[in-house]
Amino acid sequence: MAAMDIANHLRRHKKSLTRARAEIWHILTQSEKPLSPDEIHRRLTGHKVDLATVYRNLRALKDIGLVREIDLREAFKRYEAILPGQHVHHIMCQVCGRIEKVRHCVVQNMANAIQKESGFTLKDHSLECFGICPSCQPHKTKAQGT
Amino acid sequence: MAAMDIANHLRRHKKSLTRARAEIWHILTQSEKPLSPDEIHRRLTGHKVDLATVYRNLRALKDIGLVREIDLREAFKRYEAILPGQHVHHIMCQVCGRIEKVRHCVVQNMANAIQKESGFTLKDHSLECFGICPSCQPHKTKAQGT
DNA sequence: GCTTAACTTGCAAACGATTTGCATTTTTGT
DNA sequence: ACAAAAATGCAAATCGTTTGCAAGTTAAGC
Repeated sequence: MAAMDIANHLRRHKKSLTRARAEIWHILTQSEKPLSPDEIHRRLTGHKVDLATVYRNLRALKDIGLVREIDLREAFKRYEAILPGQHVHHIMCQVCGRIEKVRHCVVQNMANAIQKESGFTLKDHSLECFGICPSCQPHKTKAQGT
Repeated sequence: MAAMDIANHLRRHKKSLTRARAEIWHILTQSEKPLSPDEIHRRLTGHKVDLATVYRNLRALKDIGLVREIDLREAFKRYEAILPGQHVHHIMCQVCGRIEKVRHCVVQNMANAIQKESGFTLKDHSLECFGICPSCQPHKTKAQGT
């Protein structure tokens, strides 16, 4: 989604391009990982924006397909900008919490199999991975606690 | 996990096999779809069990690997018994909410690719699908609202 | 079976993320 | 610039989930 298009996209859905909206969108497009509403709120630098407004805008952006909501088994949801031609999943380190993108998506390959098995028409899916990042790999020379 | 084993499994983790625990486990193993804490609570028929106890037990069972927590983009989490040799995902109908199992898991096939791409050691993943079930398929002969 | 320590429960209160009501301000289309 | 529509700040409300604590239940050894 080119920056210019967001205004049109919003207009098509009878939504205004407000200062808060633009700033939130900018923050999301700049971030390399999905952010929580609170993180986004803390990154807002311009005029004061209420946290409730952040929530309202995230929902609005999600509803019109500009933003994706992600559940990484935390107490809150994370949000990320949906960029054109980009199908991304995530992997989070169970030790340090680091979050990385996974561009490899097998779900598309198995879509037919899933549709055949379930009889459903597949519209969307969530795929989040959890593991241990390179920096947190246990050393083989030293015992690790559980 | 055979019904008999649950007691041992609990004991190994210094947990008691209480009446509430047994009943919750039974409800979960009988259900063909993951249940919310509230649904489980409402299905408890024996002596009175507090909702807080249901939550505490679901967490305990999850912590020792007997139960899996599932996020289907609802306001709450769902829980299901982890049965031996069963790797299951789910697909939920975006129209009627019906939930079915998907035994086809491609993630295992792509595990190597994901590990290679991210450098992470893959430990776990969430894969939930959303679509439209057979009964809710739009009819081609009649227009459908959005 | 009895006893005690450990674990669990009910109850009510607390929490934390998210939502909402409403009066006011900003944005939009003309 | 204007009126109508949409968005915002603020505070209060929601709602799923968690927690403190006193009382009840279960486990393990005798």
